[in-house]
Amino acid sequence: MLEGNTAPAPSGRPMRADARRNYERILAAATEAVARHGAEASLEEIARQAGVGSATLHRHFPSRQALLEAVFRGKVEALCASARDLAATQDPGRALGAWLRAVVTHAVRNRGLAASLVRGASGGDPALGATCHTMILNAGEELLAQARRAGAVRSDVSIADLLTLVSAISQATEGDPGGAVRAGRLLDLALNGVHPGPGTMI
Amino acid sequence: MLEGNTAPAPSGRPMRADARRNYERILAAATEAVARHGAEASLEEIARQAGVGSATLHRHFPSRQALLEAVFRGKVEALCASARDLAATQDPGRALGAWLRAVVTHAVRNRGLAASLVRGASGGDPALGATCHTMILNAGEELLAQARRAGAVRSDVSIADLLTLVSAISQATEGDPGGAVRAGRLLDLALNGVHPGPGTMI
DNA sequence: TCGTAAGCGGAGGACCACCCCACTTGTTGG
DNA sequence: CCAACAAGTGGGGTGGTCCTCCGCTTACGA
Repeated sequence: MLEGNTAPAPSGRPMRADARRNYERILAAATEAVARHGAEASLEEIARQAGVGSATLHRHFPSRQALLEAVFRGKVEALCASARDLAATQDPGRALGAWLRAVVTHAVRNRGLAASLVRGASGGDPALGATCHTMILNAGEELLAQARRAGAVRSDVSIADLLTLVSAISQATEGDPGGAVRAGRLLDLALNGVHPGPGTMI
Repeated sequence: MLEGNTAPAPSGRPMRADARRNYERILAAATEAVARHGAEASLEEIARQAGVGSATLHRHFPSRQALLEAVFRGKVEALCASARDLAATQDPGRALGAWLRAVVTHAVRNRGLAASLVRGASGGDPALGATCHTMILNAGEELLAQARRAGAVRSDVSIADLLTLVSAISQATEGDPGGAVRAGRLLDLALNGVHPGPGTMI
């Protein structure tokens, strides 16, 4: 934790001090609210908790998706780094499997992450919101290509499909107790199939 | 189609004529609204479309889940019948695969069905809302037991897991164009695994 | 025909996202 | 140092949601 999650000045000059402070307050409140209530947490409540007018929240984060992106940027970057790491140190098949499992684990631990990952795909304009989605897509693409070259995965499997599956599993198990083990079981099922036999990919 | 979808008198005496008429109007409006906007369609709008006060809608259908159950009861019954049919006529492995594919197909064609199926699981009180969920669970259970006896599926796979997976896939692909083929691909992936080799279960 | 209970729906409360606009405040050039 | 001003603020408004209360209407059986 403790990642200095601050990327508030995409425009020319640096932000005003108060604006930056508000940005960070909102981000902190959002992080907590999303952890507590999931991706559908009330924006109004987040603004209230941050001690800020709702207009300020909407100015800094034009859409719910933008806020979620900011909240989870650190996690997503960690996931991408982990992908690079696994690709370099593990054998291709295991690397992909381990990474997908890591994605599920993160998604189960951090409510709203899965939603944030998929929403980037279709919801909202592609220029702004899709960063998390594309980041993780690119990271996974490398891993998948490697596994495919090694003959560990079918050639008709795309990274988009795998991530959709992973997000779907995470969202389906979100909320119920014991969701973590359930999500793990479902991932195992999806990767190894329902047939009897040795599961070669964790 | 054209299933006479009317089960409005669970209590002792028959409903009053106007009540029954309103019940059916609401059901018709809900069917259309859910087809158009998915499981999150506005209840207020449904009541408006049915020419009925919102209180009337809430009296007939105490929860959104109850309304969805009523809307999809026919489809779910058809699915259950199809399970019985497949179990009797196909070899066990294929029967289960074909049925799961049928569930996905139905869920893709009828927006909100997948949500209705899973919501029954956790959301709401178990006495009233879980009918669709338990119906389809029971239907699938039979098919799975048969397939397991034939050695076509791993012994640690539960019907609940399979249906969660199927619903998750349906919901994940809901909304985007070409969702049907995408859903089919994802189901194939989940059933046969990511490894190369002959997929024995369609 | 008529009493009554079953059913009705509008109004209203509590919430929500989002936007407008009069006001405040940090910043910076003189 | 200070003043002009652009950048930033938040209260309040709009229009939407779900859901409930309660006084009125109406279908039905006696």
